Amino acid sequence: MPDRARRRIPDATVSRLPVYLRILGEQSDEGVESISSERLAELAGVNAAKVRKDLSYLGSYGTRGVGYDVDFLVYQIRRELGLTHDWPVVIVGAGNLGQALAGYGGFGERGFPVAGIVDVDASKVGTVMGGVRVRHIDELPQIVASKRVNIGVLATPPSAAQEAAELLVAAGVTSILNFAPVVLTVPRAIEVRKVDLAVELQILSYHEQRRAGGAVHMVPGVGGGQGGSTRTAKA
Amino acid sequence: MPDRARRRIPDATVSRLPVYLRILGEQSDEGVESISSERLAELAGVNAAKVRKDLSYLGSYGTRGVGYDVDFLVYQIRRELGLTHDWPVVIVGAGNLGQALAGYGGFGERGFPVAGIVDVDASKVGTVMGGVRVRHIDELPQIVASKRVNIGVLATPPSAAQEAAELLVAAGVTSILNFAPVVLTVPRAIEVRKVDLAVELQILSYHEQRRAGGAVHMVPGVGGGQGGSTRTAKA
DNA sequence: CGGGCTTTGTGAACGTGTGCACGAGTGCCT
DNA sequence: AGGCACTCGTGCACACGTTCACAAAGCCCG
Repeated sequence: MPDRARRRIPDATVSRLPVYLRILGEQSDEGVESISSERLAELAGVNAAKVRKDLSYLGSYGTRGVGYDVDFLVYQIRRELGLTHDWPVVIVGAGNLGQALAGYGGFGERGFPVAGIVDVDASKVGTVMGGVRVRHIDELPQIVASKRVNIGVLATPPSAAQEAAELLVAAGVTSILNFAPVVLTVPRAIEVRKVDLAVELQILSYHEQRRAGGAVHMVPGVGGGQGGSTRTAKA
Repeated sequence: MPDRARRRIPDATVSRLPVYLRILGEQSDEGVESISSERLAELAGVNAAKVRKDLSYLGSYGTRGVGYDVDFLVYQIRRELGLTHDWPVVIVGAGNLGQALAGYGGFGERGFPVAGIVDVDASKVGTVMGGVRVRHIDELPQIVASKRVNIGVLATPPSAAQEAAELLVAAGVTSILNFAPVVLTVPRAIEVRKVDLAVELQILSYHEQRRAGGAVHMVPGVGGGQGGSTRTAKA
């Protein structure tokens, strides 16, 4: 086995690997054993050269003239993404969003079991969401320590987010997925990713506004290009 | 008034404008009338030069030696993003996520009122979520037409997402916010944005795995860099 | 009214990401 | 065994985004 992939993988590639991984898993389930960069690119909605370049960061695992072994590639990507074992997560905030996240079974299935949900609101403590009992935020350190949690999910109202982030960091969490529309200030070493629904909608709004010529919005029924080619939406 | 901003704004800038907008709104509420690029950059967690360049795409609305007028900047950004009027959205899928999105008041407040929620499941039709009654997906065209909806939110299971997207497009929707972990195929003219929680977690997993040296995960209590400087997390 | 201080707006350099084009390796068929 | 068709891996050029650095522009104060 050669010197494998200790070089840094570009961010853009890292963000696409999960997409390839999902598609490859589906293909594997359908009994596909080998796949070309062209086909994978089509399914992922990207350029074939990009697929090859992305995969080349993992090592030269393709076979020229043939393509890539699906299962082997699944293994390699999972390995590179650190998905060879589970990463338990703790959710902070048992409001609307926290509930939905806990109830969304997809987490556990994909290797991110919910190790706990915490909230400051005593009236929420003890209720069960998605099979997990809500505990008080004071128990955060114990949960993180006992369940070996590295990843925290912030689902609090904006006003509580910074404080909650600090509690997560103090408890030993090193990565945070932040749903609150707030810019967090955390130690350098902490990895933060942000998901902001309002931002996404406002970006769509920009394009709608632009489409409409910067004035009134479109007349329903005319919008949407029924005629014409289809494409695979870019991520 | 000069020839204002009919030039295209870079994607990277568009995705930051909503962040500036939120911060400026907060500053305005606090009575701040003027703000420098340096201060705004600090609050947004970005470089000051980037702020200035971003804002320069809107026009030269700053005053040298002084800064930017907060309220005026709010107005200009809202204008450029098309936020001078509401954009009603329709949610497809009344499951866990659909419910949470409907119940999350932030949508309406930020100019994206929920014009309707639809689902295929007859047993869900008629129930009320977040003040909006769930209707059958067959009614989608009427909802889109009567409420002048341009933006659709996909909150279905993955298996139903492509079909749902096609129904949205057929109904006249021209922008889609997709929460399903699926690559959508839609007409070129349709703007799609994707939010994939599993992808975000897997990206965090990559960094955790890398941090741990590619082997076992960290020992709790050691992780997290208590010592050292803090930073403002980058988006 | 002039000099100095502050902050913007932007040209230029740099770094990252994308896509083409093609050499190189592999399997298959005759 | 040899040739052919196919597909990977990657060098290179280009586009996009970020950051620096500085001239231009405005305010304030003496």
